[in-house]
Amino acid sequence: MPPFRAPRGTRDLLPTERSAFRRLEAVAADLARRYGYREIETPMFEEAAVFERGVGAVTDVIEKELFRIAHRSDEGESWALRPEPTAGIVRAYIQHGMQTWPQPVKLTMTGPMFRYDRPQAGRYRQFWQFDIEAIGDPGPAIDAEIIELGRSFYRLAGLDEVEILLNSIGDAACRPAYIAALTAYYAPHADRLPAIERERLHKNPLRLLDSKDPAMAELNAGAPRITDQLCDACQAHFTAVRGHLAVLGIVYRLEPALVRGLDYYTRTAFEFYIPGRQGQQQALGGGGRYDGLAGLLGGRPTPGIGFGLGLDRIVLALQAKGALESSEAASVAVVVGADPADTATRLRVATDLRAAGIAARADLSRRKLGKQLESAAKERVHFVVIIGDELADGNVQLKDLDAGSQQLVPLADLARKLASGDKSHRHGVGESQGPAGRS
RNA sequence: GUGGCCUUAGCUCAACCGGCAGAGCAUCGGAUUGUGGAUCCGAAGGUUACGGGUUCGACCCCCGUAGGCCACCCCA
Repeated sequence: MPPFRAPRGTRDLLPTERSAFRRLEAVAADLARRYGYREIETPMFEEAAVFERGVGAVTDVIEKELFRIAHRSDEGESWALRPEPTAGIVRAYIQHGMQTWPQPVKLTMTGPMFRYDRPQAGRYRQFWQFDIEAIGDPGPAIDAEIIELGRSFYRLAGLDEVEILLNSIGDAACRPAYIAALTAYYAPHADRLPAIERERLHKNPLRLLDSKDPAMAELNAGAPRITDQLCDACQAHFTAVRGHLAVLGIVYRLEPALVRGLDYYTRTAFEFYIPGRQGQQQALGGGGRYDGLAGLLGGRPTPGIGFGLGLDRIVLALQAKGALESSEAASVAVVVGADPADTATRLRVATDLRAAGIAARADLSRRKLGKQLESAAKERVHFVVIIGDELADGNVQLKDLDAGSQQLVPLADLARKLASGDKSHRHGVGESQGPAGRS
């Protein structure tokens, strides 16, 4: 056994898997650009207080999942690896005075997040998110646009079956009253509740609604619904969001039990998920409105809305569908040689090809020609350049491995020939895991 | 953080009741000194996750640890 392994909950993205991520990132970047979002990059760690105040000190994400890093000279402060992107981006919005930019400020970021929870398939301590934030627009039209953006991303990624859950969780004006009503509803039954539900009653009453305990089903059915108790402003906002979604033809399911786990959410809450899958995590991404966040972080009250979509879970879902199959040659051409010892000429020819813009690698082994061809064939390269005695007349053999044909080509024409016969531009979102199989 | 299942070569898996650790794939070499993925032959690859215990003897039984997975908590 190797003495060192990737830390628990982390993993190496091997080249084939990394290329699937790369393509998702490219889809995300292009889509965000088309909607007018500009890329931002915030640090992977922040003062822990950014998350404690932004995300909420009593949430699971902070209480038990935050990766803390002590300062070198520990003076009671600590940094923390970002568990989600929004708090850091809003911190940057405030720090750089983005309220003086044209509003809303539309930002996107894709990168790793960190949560110290117990790993499972699709749940990692380091995971990747595609994030979108529109700060400074109270909605409701932008809410619908962002949900539509998320749906477009999944479609482009190859997951047409992704469904949307929608809810409104009110705001500071109506949520406290609703929580009080909910607590009052369950309180008389408190002693008969399962232990975990009793704890929720105190700690996070909204969670009672989506209990997985069948014994709770009857009680939950009669519970008050937040969407029936929204204040007028939240109700009007929610109605307008739904109206805009209808115009866009977005199909979604109202889910009154949808509660976002972070404190900063207000009003619109949504989630993208894949129905009917066992194991792994069905939630592929989620987001919502956070009109109170900027204030919590010391800025002027500023509305905002955004989402974070988990790339790891998308790749997992694509793998489960067998949708990552496709082949891609590592290079357009491999330069091999009849003289096993003459690596210098092969290197020189390959170097000239690259300078001309052709993807080419030289076989720098000292193996005989047959072995060099064998390797090239296993790589599924399309063209092989064979260096041999013909070089004395300025010629090389250009072999098309797919067709099995071969022609004598002047070295001077080689790059042009390869450029015209380029077969490298055919790929999907991913590729197979290589000859050995899966990761 | 709670409970459960699992861990044998790079990968997928065998190994009877506790009795000599194996195969396929992949890798490398040969058959084939200037022509490829097939075929045949061969080689290399193991502290049976790690650490203890029981036993004449442990991949196998027991304890602990680590990692993976499943269900929760929660979430992407």
